Amino acid sequence: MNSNQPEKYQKEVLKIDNCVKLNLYPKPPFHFDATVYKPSHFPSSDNYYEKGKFWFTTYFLNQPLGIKMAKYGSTDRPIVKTSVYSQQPLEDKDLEKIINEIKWRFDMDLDLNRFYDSVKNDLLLQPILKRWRGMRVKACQSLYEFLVITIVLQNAPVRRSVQMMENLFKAYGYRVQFDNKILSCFWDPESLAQVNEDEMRALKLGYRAKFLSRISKDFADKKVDEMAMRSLPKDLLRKKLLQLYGIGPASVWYIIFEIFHHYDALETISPWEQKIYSKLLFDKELVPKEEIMKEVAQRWSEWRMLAIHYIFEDIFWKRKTEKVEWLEELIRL
DNA sequence: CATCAGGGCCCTG
DNA sequence: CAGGGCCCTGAT
Repeated sequence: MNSNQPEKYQKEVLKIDNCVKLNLYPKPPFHFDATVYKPSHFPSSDNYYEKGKFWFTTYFLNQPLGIKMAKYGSTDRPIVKTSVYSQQPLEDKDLEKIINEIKWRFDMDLDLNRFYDSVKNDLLLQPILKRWRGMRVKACQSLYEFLVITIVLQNAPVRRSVQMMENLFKAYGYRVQFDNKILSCFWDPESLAQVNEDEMRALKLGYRAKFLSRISKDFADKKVDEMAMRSLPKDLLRKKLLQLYGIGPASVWYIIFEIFHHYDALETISPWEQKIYSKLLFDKELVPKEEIMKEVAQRWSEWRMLAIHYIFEDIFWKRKTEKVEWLEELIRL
């Protein structure tokens, strides 16, 4: 593999032409668009969405992969036409791992009816659930890739996070072409572990360079086992994630929810989120964090974060088609 | 021109 | 457990 390392981004575009096509059958109901695309997330060149279609890349099994997913069938009889692109032909066992990984990352096996049953009398949620019935949490990135994202999010306005992310892709990522799309793809942790911090700082990452460096080293040294972490109970998982240098209380809950699918993962509310929740849940300017926490725990218990996810994405979808004045003021671009 | 907060975290006392 | 320092940017 190493002798055959693909060329990096700045040198040339890497064509990954080997393609395997197959159908995936998520547990219904499955809302394709609202699952694959999250309007609240900042845009990033490793994925591309258009109605009914989604392209993304990920560094998985020691290689850059390109995945295309297309909606087929309906919410109640969902079929996802999936194409897996790689540089070399995939062995059966690797293909199987990739398929299982895609199912996991888009949470295709979750039985949403358990959630819907438990909130069927909730008046606030009902119209939202109706609009987005079948939506799941998704992460098209691996744990390592998502850690990078949470780090560039820290203490920065959205615009700057985007800039940092794209600078990283340019310097260290791949540029891959598949299905007539050219997208960025994350690097492997080993390669970033060897980059010195000052070089990274030149990409305007500031003090975050140190975080990325330390975390990449941990992954290069196989100190983090994402697969094993998937079966850990939430408190143990939290403890392990907090041991990562640069990952603190604000980042950890995003990771536990989006990467590890704990649907009750809500322990920290940042000031800008507090304002949004206050408006959406209470129709007030500012409600104390403890009060918000208490209310959602009471109301949605083990589904509280998934419920909030529905409410949150709903307003960001709305923002795409009409102006939501109060929201614009809260999300600093 | 300077100052400052921003979608946090680490480290120190 | 509180508070200073940290990278960079654009707003004031």
